[in-house]
This record gives sequence, C-alpha cells and structure tokens, in this order.
Amino acid sequence: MPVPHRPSTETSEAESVLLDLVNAYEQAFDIAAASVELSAAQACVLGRLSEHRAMGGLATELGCDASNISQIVGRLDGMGLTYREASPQDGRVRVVARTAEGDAVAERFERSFGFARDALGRLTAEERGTLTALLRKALDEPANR
Amino acid sequence: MPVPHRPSTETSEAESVLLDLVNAYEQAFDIAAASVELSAAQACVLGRLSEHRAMGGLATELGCDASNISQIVGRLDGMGLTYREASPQDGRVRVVARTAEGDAVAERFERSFGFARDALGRLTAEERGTLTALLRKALDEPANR
DNA sequence: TATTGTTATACTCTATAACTATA
DNA sequence: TATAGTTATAGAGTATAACAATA
Repeated sequence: MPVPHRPSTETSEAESVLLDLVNAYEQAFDIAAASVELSAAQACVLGRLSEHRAMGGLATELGCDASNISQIVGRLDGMGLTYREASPQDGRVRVVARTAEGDAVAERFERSFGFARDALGRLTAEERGTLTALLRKALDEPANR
Repeated sequence: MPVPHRPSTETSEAESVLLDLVNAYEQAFDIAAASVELSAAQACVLGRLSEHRAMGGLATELGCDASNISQIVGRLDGMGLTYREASPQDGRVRVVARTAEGDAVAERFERSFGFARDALGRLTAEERGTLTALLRKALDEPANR
C-alpha cells in the first residue's frame, strides 16, 4: 500500500506533517526505483551492494528471511545486475556483488532518488542542524552515532 | 522490504536521521497491524473507514488500482470487519463500511500504533512547533493546511 | 457509450518447511 | 550436528485486461 495510515482520531499538526514526510519519502523511493525498472525491494537490495555482502548478512540487515533475499537476488542476477560466488573462507557462504551494469543502475537510482537531498536543500544549514537534533530526540537516539 | 535504502554515497547526518525516522515509522506500523492480525495494507484500508467510502474513492485516496481495493476489502469482508452495499444514489457505486467488529479492531490498532504520539511526546510543545515548521518548509508545504 | 466495480491472470514480496552442501 | 543458502510452496499486494451492471 503506497500510503500509510492517517489516524481517524484527532491528529495534531505535528503528527500530520510527520505522516506527510513518510508518505513523500516512500513515494519518491518507489518512483526512483520504477525509473530504473526495479521494484522497491530490488532497488533496496541493489543499493546495499556497493560492497560485497554475504546473502545472510543482507537478510539480517534488512530484517527479513534469507529465502526472501535468495529470490530477490535471483531476479537481480537474471537481469545481469549482480552475481554470486562462494566465499573462499567458508564454502557455505555465498557473496553477492554488483556487475558493472549493476553499478550503473545503482548510480542512476541514486541520482533519481533525491528526496532527502531536495527536502533538506530547502533548509539553511542551521535549520538542518536543528531538525537533526529534534528528530534524534524524538527518536530517542544518542547525539553521536 | 522492511527497510528502505540507505544511500551508499556520502550521507549527511540529517539525511541519515530522516531515514531512521521513516524506517521506525514503517516498522511501528507493521507491528501494530500484526498485533491485530492484519497486514499493513488491510490496516491501512480499515483505518480509513471511520466514514463510509466508495470503493473507487478509496483507490483514488490510496493511489492504487481499484482492483487492488476490491481484493483487500474482499479479505476484510471475509474476516467480518467490513461490508459493502450498493449506493442508493448510483447503482454502480458500492459503499464500504466497518462492522462493529471492524470498529473494535480499528480502535485496537489505533491504540497500538503510538509511534507519532510517542516520538512527539519526547519533545516540548515549543520543540514540536519548531519541528512542524521545519518539516513543512522541507516538504514545501504551505503553513496552513 | 461511459463509468463503477469485480474477476481472471500474472508477477513480486514474504514467510515456513524441506532440502543440499559445507563446517 | 549445526550453519548458509536454495527451492518448493502458499498467501498477500499489485497491476492489466476482460467482463458485468448501471448510468
């Protein structure tokens, strides 16, 4: 579903803007993925392959089952964007990497997905700092990551 | 895919926190939906039925194809959470509404999905106002909605 | 004929279970 | 035996195309 839920109960202005932000982010991601003829999940995986990665590592990072990654990477392989090879250290592990074409598609995707860049570009440097601090506090994140 | 893409290119702190926010929002939504044994899409649709709605209106609101809504509402119907009836004004239109059980489930979902409430609750009233203004500017939204 | 909605179909995402290969 | 990964399978979300009913 492209658009998350907008609570039916009385919603504060802040909640409403937060929701708009999430919606806009998701929509921009989907459009950027479609612009390079990938699904959102495929773009998500391909985007993480700037470095080689083990299949299991990807599944852990993305919080999904390993069989899911097998399927998605299988499709990326079929498109010629990635390849897999056995790890020399451990024969059970298979390492995924992007082909040259995969790199090119990932780069086009990055250029197309300018949501955060565009949104933050509408703020001054000082405003960006304030926003970062407020969001960290709201998310209960430590100031240094 | 549960987690959107984290750009491989150099990412500002602000972009990173923005991504964390979107991820946290989505994850909280999925968990709240699962807590009432619904998929995210089902919770999304059910949540919009505090008022009756035509099938086509839902599709337009959610930016997806009408056939998609037919399927999702068909499942909600099957769970006894919604029902459909022909509009008296226009026999082509079918109006969807929640059953009493659907209302109860939607209410439980609302209580469970406290992401925005919790996040904003960590800020002072003044900070919430600042955040709202900054996000509106970043999203290029007018101050009054 | 145009509009609203459903159904048939196909593809992707996702998880669980069963399986293979390696450690 | 335990771990990494794949494959088989099934349910759900999604869109397109074909269809039925109504305007």
